Amino acid sequence: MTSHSDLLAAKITAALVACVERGELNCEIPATITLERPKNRDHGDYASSIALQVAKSAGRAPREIAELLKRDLEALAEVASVEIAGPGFINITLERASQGEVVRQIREQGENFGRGKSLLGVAINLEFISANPTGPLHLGHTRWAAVGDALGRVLAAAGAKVTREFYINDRGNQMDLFGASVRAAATGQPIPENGYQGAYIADLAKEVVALNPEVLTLSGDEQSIQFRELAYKVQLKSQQEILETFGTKFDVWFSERSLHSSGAVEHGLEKLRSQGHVFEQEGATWLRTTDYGDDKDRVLIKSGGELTYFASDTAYYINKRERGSDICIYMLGADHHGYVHRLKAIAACAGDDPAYNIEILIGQLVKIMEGGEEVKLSKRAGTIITLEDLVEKVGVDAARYTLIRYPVETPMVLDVDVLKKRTNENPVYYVQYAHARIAAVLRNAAELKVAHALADFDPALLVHDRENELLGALAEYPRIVASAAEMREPHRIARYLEELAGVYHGFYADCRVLPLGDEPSTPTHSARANLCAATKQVLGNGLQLLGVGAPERM
RNA sequence: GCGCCUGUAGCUCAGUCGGAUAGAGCACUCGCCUUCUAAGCGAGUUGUCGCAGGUUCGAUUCCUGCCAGGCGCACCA
Repeated sequence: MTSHSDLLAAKITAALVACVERGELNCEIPATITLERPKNRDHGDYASSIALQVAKSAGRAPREIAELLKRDLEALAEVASVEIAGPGFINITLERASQGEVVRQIREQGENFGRGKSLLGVAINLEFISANPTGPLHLGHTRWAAVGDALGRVLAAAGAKVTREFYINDRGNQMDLFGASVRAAATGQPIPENGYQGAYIADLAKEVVALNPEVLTLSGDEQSIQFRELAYKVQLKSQQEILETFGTKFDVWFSERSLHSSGAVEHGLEKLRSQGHVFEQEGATWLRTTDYGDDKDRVLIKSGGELTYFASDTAYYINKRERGSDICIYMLGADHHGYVHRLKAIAACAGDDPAYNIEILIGQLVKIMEGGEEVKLSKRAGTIITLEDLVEKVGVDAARYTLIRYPVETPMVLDVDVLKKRTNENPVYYVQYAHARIAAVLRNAAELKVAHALADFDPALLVHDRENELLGALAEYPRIVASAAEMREPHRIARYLEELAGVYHGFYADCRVLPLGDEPSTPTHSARANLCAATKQVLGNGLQLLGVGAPERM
């Protein structure tokens, strides 16, 4: 079943082709047809500026071209009227009954309504958060925990095979420093220079000792190693637990160490060597990333023989691709944007297409306000806000929703006080309230014996402007999902849901759904109840893509 | 110095491939609950789309330069 926008776009293309074939027009046929829903209701249900676009190549006035297309479009059964406006816009108004058919589609497809095939057959590896297991997840990770998870759901809804992956940076100096810090805290020694300072280190130390008292009997390096390993386990588990309660799930927790122990690093190096981008200089082994837009070449093996973190990155990328991912998406914080060129270069050096096989999304940093003041974050002073803190303050739904509703390139300010409010300032409640409100109406419908099965639905009875507006908004949903997936922008789902909820609230205010008092139930009541059910379905589907709850009662 | 991101209403921010009179919430003023959830609806007010050029039927959107803010430029992890 195709939507009206798809249908109209196809018909416009067909009409253009027909005009060209008849010799009425001589122009290039655009690959995609611009079809938008006008902001102004007077401009019809759909509008196209196609005549303006092809006017130049056709060498004809836009309005003349629009007239040619108008004839073909008017002949369609779904179309009520076609108007030509302004410089050559084509405004299309649909037959009301035809527009109402979307309710049938939604109710038949249920939770599958909105799912598409634009990414069918594409395997996508989505890597996000990837924190060091040396501390709690903080605000920066939290944005990705919400957005990354939502993007995974959106990509899957577009048909992609998605692998969500968390890369555990469990190797290197930072881990040793972490172990030494925990050990120092446990044994009453001062925290080492550049060590980890937060209060959580002391808590970790206590927990490690409580679980493994024998660690205190060890000495020297062995004790350091044991503290590192035991604290690593505890910290990783706690990250996993909080992500679980946050509703963010990973398919793969990938350990950096495992890259080394499995031989993946050597394998990656061989692959890069075979592609001819590896060279030796000053005793070190380098990857010539400057061949592909990086501003300097990068060291893989230091002159001392140690492998760099960058070497792990190359191996990890190659490993992801060999595990079957077509596209590797990296979600990084703005403080890592300097990595974009070198990551792209890794793909190119491995013989891949950096424009297709690898994508890097940069998320700007998140600030937090409380009591009208910015909370300054400092690891050293221990004033970091963790994912757990945020959830405790505002709850999972409000936190997730707010983090997702902004494009990631927008630096955002989370206002904790606003997130606690239950007003329009806090849009998650606005959307959830619409869903709960419909649930209440449908409960009442059942009680009042208003038939609202699909069999009782007559689309021709939905003739009110508010009904029309709501139907139009519902029909948009599949396009929104498809564009959110294509553009990797899950915030579009949230913005759409706010729009849809607003349209529903307006409908609800003007159109009585259920019979009043002793009134008998009419087919119009049934039609409206069906419209409500369809709206509830779409709100629920959208919230599900965001990982936010769709409550039946509030 | 080089690179990336941002600059839209008093505040927080949307704005799809360049489209018609640039939007939403908050704030402010005023209406709407003896019947489906008022966590709602309606009306009013709010703009040098950072600045200056360019591209064209048309620019908040694309290009160039500048201004302002944030971030980054390791044989660190």
